[in-house]
Amino acid sequence: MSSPPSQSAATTAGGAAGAAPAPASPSHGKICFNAHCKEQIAEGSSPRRRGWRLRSGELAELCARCASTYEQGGFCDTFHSDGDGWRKCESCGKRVHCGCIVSVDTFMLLDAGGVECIACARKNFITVRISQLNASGPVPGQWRQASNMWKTFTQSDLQQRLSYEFDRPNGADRLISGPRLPIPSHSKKKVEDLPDKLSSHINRVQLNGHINVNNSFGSPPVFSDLHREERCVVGLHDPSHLVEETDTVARREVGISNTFSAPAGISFGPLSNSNVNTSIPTIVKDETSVHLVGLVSSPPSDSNNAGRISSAHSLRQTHASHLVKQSFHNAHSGVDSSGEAQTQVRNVRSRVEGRCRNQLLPRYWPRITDQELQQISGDSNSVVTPLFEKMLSASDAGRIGRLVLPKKCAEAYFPAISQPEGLPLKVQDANGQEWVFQFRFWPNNNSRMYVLEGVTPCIQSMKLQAGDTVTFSRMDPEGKLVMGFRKASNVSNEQDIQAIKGGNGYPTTKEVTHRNGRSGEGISALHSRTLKGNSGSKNACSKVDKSAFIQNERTPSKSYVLPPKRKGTAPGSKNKRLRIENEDSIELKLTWEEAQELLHPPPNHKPSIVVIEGHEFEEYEEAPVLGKPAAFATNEAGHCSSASKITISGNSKGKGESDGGGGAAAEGSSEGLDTLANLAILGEGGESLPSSSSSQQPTTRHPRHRPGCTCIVCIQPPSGKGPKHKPSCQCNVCLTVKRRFRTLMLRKEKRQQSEKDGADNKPDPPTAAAAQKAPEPQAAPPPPPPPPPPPESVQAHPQKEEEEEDQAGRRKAAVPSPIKTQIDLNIQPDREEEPSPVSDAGNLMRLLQDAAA
DNA sequence: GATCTGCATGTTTTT
DNA sequence: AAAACATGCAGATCA
Repeated sequence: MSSPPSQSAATTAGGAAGAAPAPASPSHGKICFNAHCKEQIAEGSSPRRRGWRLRSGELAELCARCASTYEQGGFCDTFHSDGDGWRKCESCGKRVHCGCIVSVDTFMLLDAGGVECIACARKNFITVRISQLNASGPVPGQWRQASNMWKTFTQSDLQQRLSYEFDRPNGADRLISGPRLPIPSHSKKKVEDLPDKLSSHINRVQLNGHINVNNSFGSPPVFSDLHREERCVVGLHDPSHLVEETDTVARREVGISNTFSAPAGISFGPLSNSNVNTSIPTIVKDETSVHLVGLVSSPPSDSNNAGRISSAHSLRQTHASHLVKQSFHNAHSGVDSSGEAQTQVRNVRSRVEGRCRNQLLPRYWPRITDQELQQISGDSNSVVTPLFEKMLSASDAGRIGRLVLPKKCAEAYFPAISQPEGLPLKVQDANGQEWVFQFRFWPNNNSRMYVLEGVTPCIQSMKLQAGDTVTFSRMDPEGKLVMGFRKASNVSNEQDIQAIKGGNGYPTTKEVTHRNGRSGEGISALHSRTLKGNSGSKNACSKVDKSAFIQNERTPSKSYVLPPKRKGTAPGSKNKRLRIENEDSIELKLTWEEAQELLHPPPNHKPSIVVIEGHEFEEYEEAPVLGKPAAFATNEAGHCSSASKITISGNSKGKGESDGGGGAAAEGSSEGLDTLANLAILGEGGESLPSSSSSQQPTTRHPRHRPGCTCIVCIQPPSGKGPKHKPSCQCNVCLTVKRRFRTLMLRKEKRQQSEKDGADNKPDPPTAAAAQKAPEPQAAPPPPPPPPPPPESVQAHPQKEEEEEDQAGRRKAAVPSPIKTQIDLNIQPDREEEPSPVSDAGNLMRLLQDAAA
């Protein structure tokens, strides 16, 4: 961060008049700051007469005469009467100057066009708003509205929203603005591209776009404070947002129809209601009520009222002015000094970006609700300012206990750290509990990666998981950092409610559900739409839908939803790794469906049928038995039976009694689920699972096989491992394989013979034949070498097993089932290494020959 | 062997 | 192309 230059920024009061200000430093005050005056101010003259706040944060120092004029509200009348920017108040007809920093808070842009003097504006709007608030208190809808509008506002207006952590001398109006908000990238345009005049006017509009709502602190701030503050930052805001492109986007989102049609620098189009109402959602509590705190423009002539209204933007401005002590002489001079303006803006930026206090990505914009704010602020008189939020990634929510902080957010809102070790950061959670995290960074690609370490306990206490959102707020005046959270499901509910209430442009849940046909997706689509609106991204829907669906799978709540994020930033969309996981989950979900057929009621229990979303599910009072129906059989050998089943219950002890699988069924639930997952994978891809040769644990490769099992599968080494069997090998495996091949070939011969007999002239359709034979290769002979084992336990009762296989094969042929074709408990783990059918036949023949020999 | 720590890497988003 | 960020990974440390 560069150190502030000694030369103060000086903001001109001659914006409309086009006169360059006196370059005198107000702090030294040798010359009246009024460009039209330039009267010498005697050193040490007391009391000092001050005017508006400059962007440097200092106050314009005026000579007595100008100061008096200024304080009486006649500054523009006196000095800018010939300048541009004069309009008439739509209500009282009073002449209002709209074109300079001095008059910046004396008027309000109207929704319908035109302007109102601040007195009328306050009368007509603010008081109504206040009365509404006071009458009803902050209801969620109101707050949300404010939030939404605020969002809109930021999208259209605020680039250089700077922090404003300045102290009011007496705390009279310790009102805070919202966070320093960035504009979405899509809305950005190089500041340098803008004419300075437009810039200043746009900024003017921005300033007036903020309307206060209320401030509960009785003691009004000294007018001059507010007044000067509101002048100090004009021109800091990146005006580019209001350039067509930006504005169009932002307005489109919220249905704003007004446009800035005014000639650059002079007059202004109406500001939308949304904009006008937009305020940073800040909550202020007093003894009796909670108030929204927004912004205000306080006219010089209305200091009392001004005192009752806070000015978020002024706060920001002040902060900015603290940060920026560059020279702003010409920023609003109206002089076409674009180059200088550029420099100024750049200076602002460079200084500000020293801590990256701007340009947060939209996905980090806090979307905190009033309830959350209330919860955070509790009963205190504190003012809670949402800073940013972040959706927890898998690694954030994981056990590693490191929460990756968005760089800009970290740099903007957390203490500056120069050492990677960082510093401990005390954070209070929504319950008032305090945590100490280590705020630090890692060097990363010539940059930094900020993390909050030690968050696991906090995350766990909040029961957060990936996809949930943590919010960071600041509680003033203590300056305490507050960490809130939002479960993903909550968001949807609230937003849906709001959407249903209407008026914010969001689709209702119903609509979305209808559109997507699935509630979970629908809600996510809601977000995706929001995101789309934000980013203009195209594919948000599908991606987010998917992840949301997955979340839905995970979460009991049907309304699981992802917080609004840009396209691809939701878990499962932004991150490919996560996405892959989620896609896996989807696959698992599918296999769960398929696995329905693998679930069987425990013996002596009848399942009850539950209908969920039109789908029938069997509900078991006891843990169901997992197994493939076709594979059920009695195990007479006492081991490794095809009838082995897996119970899902961890408590179940061989609930699948009849299988005789012994301890097989006594697997823990996790094992059962693992097995199910493995089955799913097998079923999906027909791939073999990674082999596990551990004899201590039941292998997942052969779920049906148990430790000690000596079946042909279990004694077979993992694919590619172990010695090859010679053709003359007389081991059990080889003998079994040969015997089975013999049987199979005989059966095949027999079948062919019968077919010949039955349909002599009919050529055998290859497909039909293949279909008929389809089951057999699966259960039958793998190709050598080494002869892959037949999956069944053929050692003890080979003949019987073969018959069972045969029957099973016929069943498969008769009842095509994805499960039966995809998930085969008898699947051969190394089947993927099977040679092609052609070579298969050759191998078969060779085997047969071997066997015959 | 589990966990912690610091960094590296790959992917996605932004400029 | 650069920046941001999620997460993998290897070495260190601990139980």
